[in-house]
Amino acid sequence: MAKHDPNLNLKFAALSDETRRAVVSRLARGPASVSELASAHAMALPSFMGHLSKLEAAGLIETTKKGRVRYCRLSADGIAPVTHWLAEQQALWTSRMDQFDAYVAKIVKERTDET
Amino acid sequence: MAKHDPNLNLKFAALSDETRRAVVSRLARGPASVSELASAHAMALPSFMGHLSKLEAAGLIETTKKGRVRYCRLSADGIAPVTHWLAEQQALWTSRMDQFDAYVAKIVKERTDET
DNA sequence: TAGATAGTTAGGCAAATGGCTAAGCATGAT
DNA sequence: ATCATGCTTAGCCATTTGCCTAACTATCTA
Repeated sequence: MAKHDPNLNLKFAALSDETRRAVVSRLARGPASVSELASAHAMALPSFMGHLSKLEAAGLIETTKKGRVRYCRLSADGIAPVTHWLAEQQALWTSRMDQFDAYVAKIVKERTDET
Repeated sequence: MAKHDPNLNLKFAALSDETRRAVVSRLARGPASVSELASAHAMALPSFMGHLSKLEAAGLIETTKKGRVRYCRLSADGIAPVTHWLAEQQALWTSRMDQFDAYVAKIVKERTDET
């Protein structure tokens, strides 16, 4: 993955709203139709549809139309780049703490050998 | 953690920009001064400072002033709520896949017993 | 065919965002 | 005291965001 993946912008931005995160959580439990998803949110349908559009543009969900009903489901691996990026930072951070721990252990040993 | 944590909005929003993610990655390797951080980004200093403000408001970094230099470092556990929320969704999704796997295994067994 | 349901499109509004320049303040160096 | 460095504040601009209502289209039901 490129160091600066513009899609990461979209994914984090898509998740920066509690309504959209609620949709992701709901879909983590299984697919649902737009009406079903919308019924849990007190907002106008076009506004809610706007949220779904952002999630889809970010690659986090997929939608399909069957007759007059649009079904939504999480995209397989849609969230993976987000999780990967966070794991990278965690690894960098942990590596630093490991170095710090090693440094402290070294200092302690030096003090112990002095006595 | 509340189901809808407004701070999660701020954290995801703070990470929805590649400049701010670059800052987080840099700080994962150790603290740095504002000038040091800014030197890696082609933008006016006040604009860059705006990014640091958003990261700080989101609780992802902490800054301290020593003389005329402002130092930045990652907040311990600042990113934890983001990681936790993602882990929750992963668990929900995985739980669904487990149910699906169990269902498939049951179907396969039924077909096998028929022969 | 008419009515109901599910979603889509268009336009609007206030607030937020991400950048800029200019000017200024605080601190350190000479 | 003056100059340099590091940051801070203020105001501006274009774009995006998150919501709204109104009107419309597509599909299903009776």
